[in-house]
Amino acid sequence: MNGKEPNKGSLSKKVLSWHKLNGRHNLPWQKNINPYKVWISEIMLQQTQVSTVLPYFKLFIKKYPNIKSLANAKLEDILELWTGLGYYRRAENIYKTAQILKENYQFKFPKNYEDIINLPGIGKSTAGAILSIAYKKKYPILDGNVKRVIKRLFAIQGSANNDSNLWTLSESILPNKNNDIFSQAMMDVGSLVCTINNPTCSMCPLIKDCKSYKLKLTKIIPEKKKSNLIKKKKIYLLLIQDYKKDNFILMKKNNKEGLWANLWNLPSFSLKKELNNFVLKNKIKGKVKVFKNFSHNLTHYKLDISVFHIKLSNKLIIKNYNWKNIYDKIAISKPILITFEKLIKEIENANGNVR
DNA sequence: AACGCGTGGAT
DNA sequence: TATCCAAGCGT
Repeated sequence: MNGKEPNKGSLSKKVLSWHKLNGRHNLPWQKNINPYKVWISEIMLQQTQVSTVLPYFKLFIKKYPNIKSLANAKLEDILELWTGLGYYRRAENIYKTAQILKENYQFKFPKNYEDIINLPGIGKSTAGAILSIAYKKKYPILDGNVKRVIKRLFAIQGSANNDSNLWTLSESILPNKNNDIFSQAMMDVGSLVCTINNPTCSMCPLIKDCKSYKLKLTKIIPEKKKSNLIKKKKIYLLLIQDYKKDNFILMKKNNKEGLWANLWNLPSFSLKKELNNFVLKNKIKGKVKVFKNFSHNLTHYKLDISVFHIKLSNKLIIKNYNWKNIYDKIAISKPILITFEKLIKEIENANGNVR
């Protein structure tokens, strides 16, 4: 006799047939699909919206079409490709994983849960996505989309609202086949229908199963997170231009930990006094210009950034600092990228005025 | 277990 | 403008 678990079976069936007509089928990581592409896309998509990832993913796959090409890359090359994408530790973890795939897996992506979740940067949800999407195996995911769908579907509130419980529920609704499509479909439901604000419940394949809809709770589920305090922070940057070549700038590589780890940075200070000391101590002399302040928002900080631009009048060498060409592609943070763009405009304007 | 880690889109 | 938060992970 069939139909022991009618709700569960019909639930996945509804999601799957909805996906056929309404899901996203043309994302670049869905074309000529393989574990490598699923892995890279899943890492890029961590806490990052699809539209943001698209250009980065295309460039990444063009430069590194397979594991072997990636395993031969330097960390700095991968970070350079990651410039502007954020959460740069992900690039470092991709590099580390590529080395592991080279050393231990003959450049083949592993196929079982234990091996996959032990790779750097791959947690439970990313492992579940790779196992289901790339290998069609029956593993749950719990990304932001699926989390929201499940919370609404089962009307999760209060003490029930914890990851352990949500993982159990995510696992409980898995079908026994088509797990690749099911993972995609659940994310599409969350992303396209079961949105945070104004979900289009009338278009939802799960409308008849949804407890929140039934109880008119879709506005208060999922529960809001308590907002965290955003502190203000001041940053002073020194943009030191070589005394001969306008496009050469003094830079230093960031530490291996902390904000913008391993990226190239300008001499950076939290106090104006520290900047002054640096200038005096290294006998930095030249024409000074102050750029207009700009702000840059991080999750916990609102940065107020001042840039002091100095065109050197003499040759300068400082230990641990390197001269970098602003026209070369190097791994830098967004604020440095913004600063360089401003400088490039200035240089081009100056050249224009000469003519 | 709370927090650090980036950036951009939506409202 | 301010706020929330997205295909989360590591510690």
